[in-house]
Amino acid sequence: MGPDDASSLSAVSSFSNSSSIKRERELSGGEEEVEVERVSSRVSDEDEEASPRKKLRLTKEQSAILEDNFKEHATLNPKQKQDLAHKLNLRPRQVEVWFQNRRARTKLKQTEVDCELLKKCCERLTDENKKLQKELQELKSLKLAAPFYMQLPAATLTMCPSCERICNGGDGSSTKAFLAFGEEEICTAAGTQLTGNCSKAIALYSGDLNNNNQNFG
DNA sequence: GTAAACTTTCCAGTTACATCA
DNA sequence: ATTGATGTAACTGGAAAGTTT
Repeated sequence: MGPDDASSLSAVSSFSNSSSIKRERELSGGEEEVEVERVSSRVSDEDEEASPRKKLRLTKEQSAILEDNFKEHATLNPKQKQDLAHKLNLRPRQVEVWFQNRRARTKLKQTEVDCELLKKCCERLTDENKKLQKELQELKSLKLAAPFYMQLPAATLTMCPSCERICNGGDGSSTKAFLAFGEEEICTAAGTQLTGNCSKAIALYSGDLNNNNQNFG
C-alpha cells in the first residue's frame, strides 16, 4: 500500500505529534516542563500520543479536496477548518498547516512570475536606452555640422505638423531636423504643443526631462 | 477606560522526510 | 544500492489582532 492509496481518506497522517516531539526535545534538556506544555498547547489537537515525527503524504483525494477549498478561499475560519479536517479525517492542525504552506507556495510562484516580468522589462528599457543614446550621439554630431537642409535633397523636406518647421520627412527622424535649429529656437512659441517624439527627444537632447517639461508645460 | 496577560492566526524561515532520477 | 535534488508536511519564533482578566 503506497502513500497514494486512496482506499480511504483516513489511510494517512496521524503520526506526527508535534507536542510530544516538542516535549521530548525540551525535556531532554532537563528543565522547564511548564513552559514546554504551554508552548505545545499552541498546536495540540485532541488525540495526541507519542510517536516520532514521520512524514506523511496526503492522498490524491485529500490533496484534491484541499485544493478545491483553497480555490474558493485561501484562508479558513475555525469552522471551515474543523469541517474540512473532519471530512478528510485529518487533524485541524494539519489542515491549517496545509493552507499555510499552500499560501506560501502561491506567493513564491507569483514572485517568480513578477521577477520574470521585471527582467523582461529591464531588458526592454536597456535596449531602448541604447537606441536613444545612439540617437543622441547622432543629433549632437548633426548639430555641429552645417544647417541640415543644406545637406538634404529638397524633396525630402516636409513641414512638422505641430510646430510648422521644416524637417526631412515623416519617418521618425523629424526630431533630428528640428533640433538642428538649435535648442533655443525649438517650438518655444506660446501655445505650441509638441508631439511625443518631439518633446521626448528634446528632453533627452538637453539632458533634463523635467526642465523641459516645465518649460513646455 | 485601560493595561497586562493570554489566545489565535498568520507569515517567513527552517527542518525532516519521501520520492525520484 | 546509493546519492543528490526536489517537493512538501511539519515545526519554530515573532508579529499582529482579538479576547479576557
